[in-house]
Amino acid sequence: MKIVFAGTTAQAAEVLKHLHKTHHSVVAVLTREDAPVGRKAIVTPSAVAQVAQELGIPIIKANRITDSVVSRLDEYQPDLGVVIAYGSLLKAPALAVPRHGWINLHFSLLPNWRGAAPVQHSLLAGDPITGVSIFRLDEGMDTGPLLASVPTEVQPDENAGELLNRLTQIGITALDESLARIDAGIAVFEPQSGDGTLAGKLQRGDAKIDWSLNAESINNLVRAMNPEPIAWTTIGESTMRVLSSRPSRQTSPLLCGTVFMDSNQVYVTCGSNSVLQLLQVQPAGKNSMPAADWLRGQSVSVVLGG
RNA sequence: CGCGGGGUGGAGCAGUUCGGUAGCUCGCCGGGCUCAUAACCCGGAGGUCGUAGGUUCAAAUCCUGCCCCCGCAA
Repeated sequence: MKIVFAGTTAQAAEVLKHLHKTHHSVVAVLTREDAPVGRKAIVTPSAVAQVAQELGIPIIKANRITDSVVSRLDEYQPDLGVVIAYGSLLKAPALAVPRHGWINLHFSLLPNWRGAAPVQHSLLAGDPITGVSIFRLDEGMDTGPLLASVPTEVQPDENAGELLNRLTQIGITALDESLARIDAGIAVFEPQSGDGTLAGKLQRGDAKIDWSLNAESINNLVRAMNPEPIAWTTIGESTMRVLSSRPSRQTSPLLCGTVFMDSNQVYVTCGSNSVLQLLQVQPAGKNSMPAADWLRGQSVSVVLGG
C-alpha cells in the first residue's frame, strides 16, 4: 500500500522507521514545523522530520492542515494514512484523502485516556493495565472505531518514558497486523464502547509534589512525569526534581515532607504516615544524582515542600 | 544580550564576604573486631581548587576574558 505518515515525536519516528522497512511504501510524511528546543532555543526539526530526511521520504511540515496541505497529500494518491502523535487534529478534507482513510496508533486502551498524554495519565491514575489501540480516525478526539486493542500490564517500577517505549514496540506489531488486514480487505472496525476519559497535556504545575498525599500516589506522579515534565518539590527557596522513587513499607510519624536516612537509603514522610524512598533527584542548577549523594551534601535536616 | 544556580581528590558538599598552599560526609585500598554486616575501630592512597591571563611577598579566595554543566522562562 502507498502510505502517508503523520507524526512528530521520537516514538512516531520509531514507527516510521519500521514502516519504511516493510513492503508498504511510505510516500510522504506530515510532521509539525521545526520548533525551538532547549535553553538556547535552537530551531530543530521534529524527530519524524529527521528520520524522514534520512530515509529520503518527502516531508510536509505544517502545524495546521490547510487546503494546500490537503492538496499536497492528495498528489501522492495514498491508499492509507497512518498517524501517531502528530499533534494536531485532522479535519474532514484531510481524512478523505487516502482511499482507506487514516488509522491512528494510540497509547491507551480506548476509550480510556483520549488525547495528548495517555501514558502519563494512565500511570498517574495507577492503572494496573494499559495498552495500545488502533482505530480509524474520525473528526473527534480519538473517538473513531477500533481495529485493534492490545493490553499489557503496567510494571510497578516503570516510568512514562519506559512504558511509552514498550508500548511503541507493542504498537508496531499491532500495526503490522492491522495493515495486513486492511490490505486484504478483511479489517473490521468496532465502535468504541463506554464514555471514556480524557488525557490532556500535562503542565509543569501538575508535576508539583504534594507531600500530604500518600506515598503510592506520589510515586505514581513521579513515574508519570518522567521524562516530561518531571515531578518537583521545593527545598527552601529553591526547587528540586524527583526523577525516581519507590514506595516504602515502613511508616513515619514525622511531619509530611521530612527527609530521613535509614541504612543508607533516603526516605520522605508522606501523608497518612506513609513513606516514599527517594532514588534519583536533581536540585535546581545541578545534575541529577542519587538521593543519598544529595543528602550527604545537606548540612542540616531537610523538610521538602513547605 | 530573557532570569538564575554551579564547575574544589571517584561521589555529594564546605571553604571564597575579612587572600596565607585544603576540610566534611561517603567511596576506594590495607588491617582489626564480629557467626556476620550496608555497623564499629585503626591506618593509607588520591586534588597544579574548569581554563587563560592579571594584581600580590603570597590566590580556591581579588580583577578580566574564555569553556563547560544545570534549573526556570520561552
